[in-house]
Amino acid sequence: MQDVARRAGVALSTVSATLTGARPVSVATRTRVEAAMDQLGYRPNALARGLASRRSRVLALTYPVGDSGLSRTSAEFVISAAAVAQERGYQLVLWPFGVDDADGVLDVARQGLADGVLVMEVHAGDARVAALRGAGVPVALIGRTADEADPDLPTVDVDFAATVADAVAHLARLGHRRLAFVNHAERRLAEGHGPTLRASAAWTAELLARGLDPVQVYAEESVAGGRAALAALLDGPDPAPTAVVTMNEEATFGVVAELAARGVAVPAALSVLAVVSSPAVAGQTVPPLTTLHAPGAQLGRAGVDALLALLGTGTVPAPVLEPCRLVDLGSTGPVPTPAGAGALAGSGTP
Amino acid sequence: MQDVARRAGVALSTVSATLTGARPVSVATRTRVEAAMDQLGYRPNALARGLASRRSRVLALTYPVGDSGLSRTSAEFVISAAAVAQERGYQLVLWPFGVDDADGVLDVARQGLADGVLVMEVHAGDARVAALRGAGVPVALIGRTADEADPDLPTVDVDFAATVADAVAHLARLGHRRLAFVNHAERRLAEGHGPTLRASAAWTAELLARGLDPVQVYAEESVAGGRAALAALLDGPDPAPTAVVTMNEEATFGVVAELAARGVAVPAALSVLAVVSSPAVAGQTVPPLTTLHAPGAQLGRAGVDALLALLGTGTVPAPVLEPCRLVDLGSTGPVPTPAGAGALAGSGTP
DNA sequence: TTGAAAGCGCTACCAT
DNA sequence: ATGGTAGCGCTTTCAA
Repeated sequence: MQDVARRAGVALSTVSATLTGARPVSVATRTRVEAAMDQLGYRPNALARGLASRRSRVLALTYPVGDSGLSRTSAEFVISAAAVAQERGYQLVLWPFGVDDADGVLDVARQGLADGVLVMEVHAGDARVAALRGAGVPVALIGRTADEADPDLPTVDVDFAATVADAVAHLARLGHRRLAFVNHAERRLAEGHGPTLRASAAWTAELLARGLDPVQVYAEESVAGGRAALAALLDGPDPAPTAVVTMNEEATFGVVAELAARGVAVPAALSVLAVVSSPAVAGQTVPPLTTLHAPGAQLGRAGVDALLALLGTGTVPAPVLEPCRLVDLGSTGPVPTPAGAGALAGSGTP
Repeated sequence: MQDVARRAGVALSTVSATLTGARPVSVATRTRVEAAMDQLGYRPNALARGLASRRSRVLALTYPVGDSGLSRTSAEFVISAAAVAQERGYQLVLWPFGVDDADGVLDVARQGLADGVLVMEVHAGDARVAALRGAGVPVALIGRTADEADPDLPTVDVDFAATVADAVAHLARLGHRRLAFVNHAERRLAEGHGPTLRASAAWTAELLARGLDPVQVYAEESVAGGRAALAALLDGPDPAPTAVVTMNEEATFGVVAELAARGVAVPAALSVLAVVSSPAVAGQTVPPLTTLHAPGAQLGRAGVDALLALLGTGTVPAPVLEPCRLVDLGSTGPVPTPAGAGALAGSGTP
């Protein structure tokens, strides 16, 4: 930078001012400085800039290190967050730590490399969040805790209520009135797993509001879990559903498998709708599944922007709730007409 | 750090020495310094340390920003690299740039935040690699180019030859002699796509060495592409294969779908083996697919270690080739006995 | 509008 | 083995 200053015939501080806009610089000097810069191929040093300004322009993303790796939606989130950070002139660093490894997160956070931290898969009473806040590290949350969102923390999450409402509306529009919901494992409820909790509540509320029976089963996160869940639905005492909504990606494959094994035609005999999922995943089954696409990318964007807003203004931006978007891959169709007695015309199966 | 020095009654430089081990420190003082440190809850500042030492302890990972996001294997790689970097006391930053955006990569690289760069999905004549090398930035490659690997660059990649050999050996052991390979799209060959090229060569060599016909088809990366490829195999002039090896994850779903549509039993009538894939993905089909699991995690580890070796010693470590590992999910079985005339006993289908 | 100088929090090298 | 000190490459006062 000294070189640039010399070449442009100005003081070091003027070059800095040209770069940061911290103070007015006449057009004439600015031009000369910029010319010198690209003649020299100058790039400011991120470390020095960060040290002097106390802003590294680095954001951190911490996520639980799982045996099973990241879900497709989480991966979309990470990639999107990195891309948006980039657009905003920031860089994103990855901090893999267990959800309960508050010490680990705190330790690296206090090294001061990152200006703020995005915390994924937040759970109720999250130790990482508490530790970071205690240390005065700016934080934004991805996925709210089961509790009401803390008003002092920026939060972005899937809008489960809207998603469930959209799913039900989509199926109701097709004439379905016997719907069933395949949720995550029941154990998740006790763990305070936000999606399980909020989707369950939204499902019940939405169905009751429509005067329908809010049938819901919990499924282990596995193919076997999905098969079992569907079997319970079809073999249970209640009348079998004409449409199934799944929010458990692993189990969804089991649902499809069980349907195939029983020879149940989709969507002719039964409609299947995968919510908070990814078409890239749900499109891999046979038949491909109509999906309410989890807004991983939008949340990545919103999360970064929320954190940057906090960093910039010092005020907590309002929570962001992103709905899923319908991607119709053909696994939902009109409710089957039981004995040709339906009032609706149209065959519905090509 | 000044505070720590005061509290321990030593000079600033001694605290630094205690931290870095750059010079001998007596046990007595070291103890006092460390006591002072955790009484004060002191953590060294990463930015200052990096600026002064010219080593940021930050590694960068650049990958192409695709419309379709990262594959499962790539995601495993990223997660693994982040974890290993962490273990080694480094942090990993994400640099999403198109494969041809050498300027973008170079620009951020020259900001000096990262000590070195891991480049994913390297292709022949990669502009990013050339730019980084030109700027003197340490680089490690994930996936070799179609050309011979540059001896001046650390490289880690899937061992396609070993993987193909393992796949063929596995099927041969089951008695199969009519094998077919579903590769990526033919267009990839012209693009210098390493996996397509090397797997193709390995397939041909391996089959010929066994005196078998190296049947190979190229498939578009889609379900439709996979269906078409399998149809070509089954309806073609040549005798139908008894086992299919797929190395195209998207197309693999199509292969399975086509098989299901035709009522071909797997593995009773046809064995399917997904190579360089992920059990997390291949396990989602019905039936689940036996997989040669792409070593994403091992490559992440190896890639980080290769880059750190280069950084540490200044010498280029030897290329690392990681084989895939067999995960038997049941989609491969003994070759079917055409007319009950086979010499082999055993039914093979439970 | 610009220049000069004082740090940011460390490491590295000089002494001692 | 330890203390002092000069930077690392910037941003930020404060003067001019």
